[in-house]
Amino acid sequence: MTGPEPKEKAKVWATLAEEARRRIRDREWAPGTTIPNEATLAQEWGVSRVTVSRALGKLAEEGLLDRRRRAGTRVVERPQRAASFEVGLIRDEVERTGRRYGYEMIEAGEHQVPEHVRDRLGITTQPRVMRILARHLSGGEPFAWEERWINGGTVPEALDVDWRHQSPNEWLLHNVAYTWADVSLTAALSGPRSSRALGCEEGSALLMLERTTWLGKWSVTHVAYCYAPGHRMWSRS
Amino acid sequence: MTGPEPKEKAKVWATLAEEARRRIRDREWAPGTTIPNEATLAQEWGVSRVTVSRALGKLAEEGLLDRRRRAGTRVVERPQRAASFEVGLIRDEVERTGRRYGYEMIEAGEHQVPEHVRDRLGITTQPRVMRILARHLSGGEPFAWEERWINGGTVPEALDVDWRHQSPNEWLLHNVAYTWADVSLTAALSGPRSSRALGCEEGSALLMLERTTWLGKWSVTHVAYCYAPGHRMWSRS
DNA sequence: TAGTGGTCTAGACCACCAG
DNA sequence: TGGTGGTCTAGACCACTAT
Repeated sequence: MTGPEPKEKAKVWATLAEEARRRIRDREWAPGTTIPNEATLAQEWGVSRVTVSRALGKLAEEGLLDRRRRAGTRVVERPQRAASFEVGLIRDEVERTGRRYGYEMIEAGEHQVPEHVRDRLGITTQPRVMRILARHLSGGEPFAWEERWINGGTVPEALDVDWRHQSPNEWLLHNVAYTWADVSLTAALSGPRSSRALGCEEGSALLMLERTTWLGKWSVTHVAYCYAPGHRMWSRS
Repeated sequence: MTGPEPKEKAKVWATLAEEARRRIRDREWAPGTTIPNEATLAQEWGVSRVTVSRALGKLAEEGLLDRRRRAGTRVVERPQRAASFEVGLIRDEVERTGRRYGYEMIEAGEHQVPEHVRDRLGITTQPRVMRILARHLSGGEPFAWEERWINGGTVPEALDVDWRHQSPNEWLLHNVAYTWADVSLTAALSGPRSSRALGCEEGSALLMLERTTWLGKWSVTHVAYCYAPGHRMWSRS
């Protein structure tokens, strides 16, 4: 042994998937042609058909193969992989970079609900609604600006929370579990308050993530996060 | 029958996954507790253990369960699902909305490479580099602005292509297959040319997608797409 | 109609790790 | 060290669709 083994798992199907990728890359399996069927490959590789199926299924998922019953498995002519971006919690995002996470409440209180938020929350009546403005820090530097609306009709307890030391997200996670959310991403110009909070010029371009959270058919909260100028999300894998 | 059956597939494991989700939602399996092991559930549900494993594996992937050998399977206390955004081809993105896709070249030619593009392409020598400016239309309306750089050192054929009727992406897909790319997303302000192409005011906030494509260790192209103001990406699922 | 992939089962062995 | 999940095999039946 020339060195310590770095955690070898060697799932069989993953190995076979890699071998198949190589054959495609090296044109042993040319674009547009049909490759041997599962039974043949299973015999050639000395594994069961299910294992071959998993390996090829992975490549189909990646867009390298096109599999159809009866027709067999073909190498696609022009593979085009979609890029995928994942967004979790701000706190995790910061801590993953190794920096210290910080939270600062700027303002909190009941507030009139503007039109666009009303639409997002699907509000028709006049419930009491909490608005929290805050910012998130990364290693002491401004990282993101948060404008949060919480529907008091769905979560009345939220109207009496002290938001100075606890971010809305963490409170909601602890108190309103098993929700679902729709999330969207867009670009916005910084306004007077967000630019002050982020320490940038007014009129800067900001990446803005919006999330509306639902508990059954009742809206819980709508939040807009504006990342500091220059923030970049990278595609995974 | 009261109506036509709408394509029922009913994979067993998917059905079981749904049942498990229900039990978690309804607190039959309470947060933080350990659920019955695979063998038990297999017997209860009258299926094989592998099928149970697939179903629970899916929920673990979704972040609802935490599975560990010997320790068993636990319901996580505070599930937090990451949002995921997928980006494919502009053309597909437009056509999926049912609108007609259009492409217009604005300018194409060899061009001096600015610093930030040079970095992205990992260029150290002085290869000939093609720049193409173009816009993409959706139902006749401006949809996205494209600034494309193609590394003539890697793809010399690209220096002699007529880009008026063929978008760089489609040409590259046909001529340089089996590449990989890194993709990022950020916000940018519209400049004089992009605002003219998109029909918006200068200084608008634009969602910008950048992609650098590699063939082995050689960079092929770098492209920045700026979507028209107000463009919004939605999380899938 | 026949050949292909898609899924399920029963059984087995192994890797992990709480006890 | 034993119980748990993770993976593989062999065999089976089914769904789809090219011919």
